[in-house]
Amino acid sequence: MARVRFAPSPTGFLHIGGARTALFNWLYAKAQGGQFILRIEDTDRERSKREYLDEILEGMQWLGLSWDELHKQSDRFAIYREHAQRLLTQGKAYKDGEAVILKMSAGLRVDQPIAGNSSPQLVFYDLIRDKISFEVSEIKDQVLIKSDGSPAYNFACVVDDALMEISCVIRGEDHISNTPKQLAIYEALGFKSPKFAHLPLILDAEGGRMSKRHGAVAVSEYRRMGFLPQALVNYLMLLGWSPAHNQEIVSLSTAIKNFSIKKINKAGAAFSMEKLEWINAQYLRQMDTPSLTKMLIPFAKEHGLDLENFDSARLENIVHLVKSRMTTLKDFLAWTEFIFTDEVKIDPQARAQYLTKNKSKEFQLLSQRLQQIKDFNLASAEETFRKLIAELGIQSSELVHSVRVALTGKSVGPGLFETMAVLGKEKTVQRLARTRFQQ
RNA sequence: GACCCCAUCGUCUAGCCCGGUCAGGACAAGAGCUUUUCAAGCUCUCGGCGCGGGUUCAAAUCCCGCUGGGGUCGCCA
Repeated sequence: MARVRFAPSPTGFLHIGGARTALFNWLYAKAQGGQFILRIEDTDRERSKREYLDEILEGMQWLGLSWDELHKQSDRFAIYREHAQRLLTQGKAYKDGEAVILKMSAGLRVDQPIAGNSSPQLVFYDLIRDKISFEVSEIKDQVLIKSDGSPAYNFACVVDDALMEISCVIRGEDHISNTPKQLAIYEALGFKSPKFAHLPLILDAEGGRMSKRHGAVAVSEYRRMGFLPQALVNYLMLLGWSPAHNQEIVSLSTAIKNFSIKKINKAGAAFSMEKLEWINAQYLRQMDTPSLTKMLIPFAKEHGLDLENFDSARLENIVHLVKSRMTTLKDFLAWTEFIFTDEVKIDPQARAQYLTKNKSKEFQLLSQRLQQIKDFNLASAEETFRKLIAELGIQSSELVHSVRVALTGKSVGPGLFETMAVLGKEKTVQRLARTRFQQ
């Protein structure tokens, strides 16, 4: 039975690197019909915070990475002490004040020296990197239990992985150097060690270390920015792994079918906001309008726009109109602001370009004609508009752009008549009549 | 500094294990089509095996070195 775990520490928010580690663990478990365990490594009482724990749990749920078991290391201190005591009794560990420290000589299993290398080596096999070796002299005695009675990271990790029967430890590359230390602990404890797989790290756009300075790192930030969880997950799985057949848009279920840990890359991958945005846009467009609308309502509310009582049929029309123009959910807010406001904010550049040449006469005429329409909709608005420009003997483009600016405040946007239909007769007529031209 | 890991278009990657097929796809960029604008969509273009040695009839692919990048060196996790 495949059992894997994701072991975040609630000393910070869930970041995208952690999310990807969780994702690969989850995929590995699902692909083998195994179990995915979430283990909270909260041994540091000082730095562990409840709010971070909640945020991690929420983030995992949002991403759709469900777990089969949830453990907290803070509930297991007695277990760690018991195993440390055993090593003490067996003479494999010694005390330094209150701390318990492992004698490395008691745990080290030294492999044959590699040809051409005189110093003894410790070798282990990584599922992604194959053979990894360390110089034994590099590995020092390790703290098992700290002076305050809490377990040290490597010790708690080994005890838990062994007791929880983790079959494969899939974690970030930054843990490679912990592996020989942990191997020594397994050996001393008499536990069988699991398989290991060390994932390449996610780098920032410049190829450097991921940090808050270089863009968003928290999963919750991506949610707030309007990314879909499926899109984030899809993007994350593409960082270091590639599904068959040159596919870029991959659902979790397809990923499970094609997942193979052997196919994970060894090299670090730079994070690309552009590609994430493209994937998000793809998901947005694939989504049917009613579902997207349903998703947009709570999102808008979080951003200060209450749409709960808005006519749902009309709202769906609006969503349909801007769907192909959205990269994130947040774009919906920007594109549709003119609909939900009484006073349009006119973009200064758009005004300068389209509302300087006086078209008061045309605007008044258009306003009056539109006012007279009984059944105001896309077709009737367009018909009225076209009839007017024919009468005036002008090109439609001479009026289209300035009317768009007057109605929406922007020089770009969906088709003008669709826009009118969605804005409604009253606001359309009013905004046209009130437009002032500045020379 | 020591130890460890890594290296294909600007970026993510396929190919590497089992050398031989114009090094394939995606994002970005550029051009065009479409068009009332902006998107979307479609078509095309640009662009890469880090360097140097081997091995071989033949190297992105195997070996060595160099360079470059990343990681770790806590009673943090």
